Amino acid sequence: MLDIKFIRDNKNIVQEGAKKKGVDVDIEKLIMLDDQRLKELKEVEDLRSEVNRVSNDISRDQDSALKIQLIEEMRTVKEDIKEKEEKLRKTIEVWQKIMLQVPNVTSPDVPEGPDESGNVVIRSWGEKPTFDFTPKEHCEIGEKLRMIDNQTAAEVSGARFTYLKGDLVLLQFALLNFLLEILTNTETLEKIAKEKNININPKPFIPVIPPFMIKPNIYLKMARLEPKEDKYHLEIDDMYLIGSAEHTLGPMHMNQILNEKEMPIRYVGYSPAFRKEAGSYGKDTKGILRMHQFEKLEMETFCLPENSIQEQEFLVAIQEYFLQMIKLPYQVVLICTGDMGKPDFRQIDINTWMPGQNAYRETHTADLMTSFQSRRLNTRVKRTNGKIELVHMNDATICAVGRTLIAILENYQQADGTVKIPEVLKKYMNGKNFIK
RNA sequence: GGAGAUGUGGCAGAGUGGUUUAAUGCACCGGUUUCGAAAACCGGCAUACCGCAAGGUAUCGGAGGUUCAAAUCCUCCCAUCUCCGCCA
Repeated sequence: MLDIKFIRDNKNIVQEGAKKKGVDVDIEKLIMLDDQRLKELKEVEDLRSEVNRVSNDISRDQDSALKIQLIEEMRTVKEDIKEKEEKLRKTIEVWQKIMLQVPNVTSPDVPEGPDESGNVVIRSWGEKPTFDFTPKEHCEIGEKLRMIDNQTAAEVSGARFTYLKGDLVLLQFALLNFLLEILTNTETLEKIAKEKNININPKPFIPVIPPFMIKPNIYLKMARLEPKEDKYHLEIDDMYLIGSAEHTLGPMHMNQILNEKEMPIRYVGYSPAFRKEAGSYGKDTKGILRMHQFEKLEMETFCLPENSIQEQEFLVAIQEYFLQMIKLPYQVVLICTGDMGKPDFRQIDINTWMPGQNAYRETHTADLMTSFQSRRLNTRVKRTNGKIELVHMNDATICAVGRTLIAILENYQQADGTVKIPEVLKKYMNGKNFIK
């Protein structure tokens, strides 16, 4: 949610920004509604003020006849208040609905575009591997190795579920161990920042296993409840299954005032992500690219407003460091206005090369939300000068495990159907060289 | 799931219907003093919204209600603690 004052002061920027993101919202109408809200608020407050003042008089007054008269008068004023409050409540209801629709403004360097066709590749890394045979898709490799079983999962749970087995499971935990080591090591993080020339406090990440379910009102504050069609909802308990660890990591400091000295605060959360994938029927049906349930390691950070851009650069640098360490070719993509999320100020994705698909596919995303989420979550920081302001929040994938496994399977596949294990992961897999 | 207790500013902790505009202490900020610091003393110090300002409104876990007036009384909900039950 944006600040209504900011919207009032920058109505053209906000209106333009919404249009660029393809969000249909009438800012002029919102401001007119806000005028009405303020007018009605003033009326209610003036009446309340009168009641407060007279009530004070009543308590001091010794004359009981006058007392009775004043009490009688206040009774009618109270009815007036009730009526005006109801009017105000209705106005606020409409006002809030529109407020929730207003998207975050975007960083000046974000390209303008209608959809993913407007995204811009800002850099690439790594050589695509060459094969002296036709590279297979991950599902074929996985099925042959008896490590990916969608067939049985379909019977047990339906389409877009899988049984992951054997060395692929070990590989999953190898990735997690490898990454947790990086993210909790100050020296490694300092090195990553230095290499990319990012001036930032290399404070380590705190590992978290967050709740996998969330209440609707908290989901709303995270600006992630919509689209509801993509969420699993437990009706009886009115709870949602999270679509990302971000959803329950973000509210960890809800209604708190943090201290400037403890900033930045960085978490790395491990959780499954549950997605209905509504609207993607028939898309990516093979293998484990698009699942109803997949595990993910997610970075969520809280920082001072003036540091949030560098913080996002830092998170992307960590993502790149990871892909370089396991030697997977990738592209860094600046997401355009039409393809980015409503809460985003800037979104950077990383697409990793997948030879079996003959394409770069999305494996990472880094979202800078500025204060869009913290305003509703009420997560603030007390500056050393005593001032209190909203924190900025960043969220970024460090490893969507399923898709990373795909990339490893397809990039490291051998002619005989076995898969080489990336050098840095061997020590987490009993020193093995191959998956077979 | 059952029983009991508790929930007040950054923290601790008074406050059971009307001078409470939420006492007091700690922490924090500014000042006096000092070569400098500590101590002492003086002052400041919750948040949001409205207002050019003076000032006003709201907030004592949350949502409703009673009353001219609610931190205080009533209802429901939530969280924490203790005990019991169930359970990995």
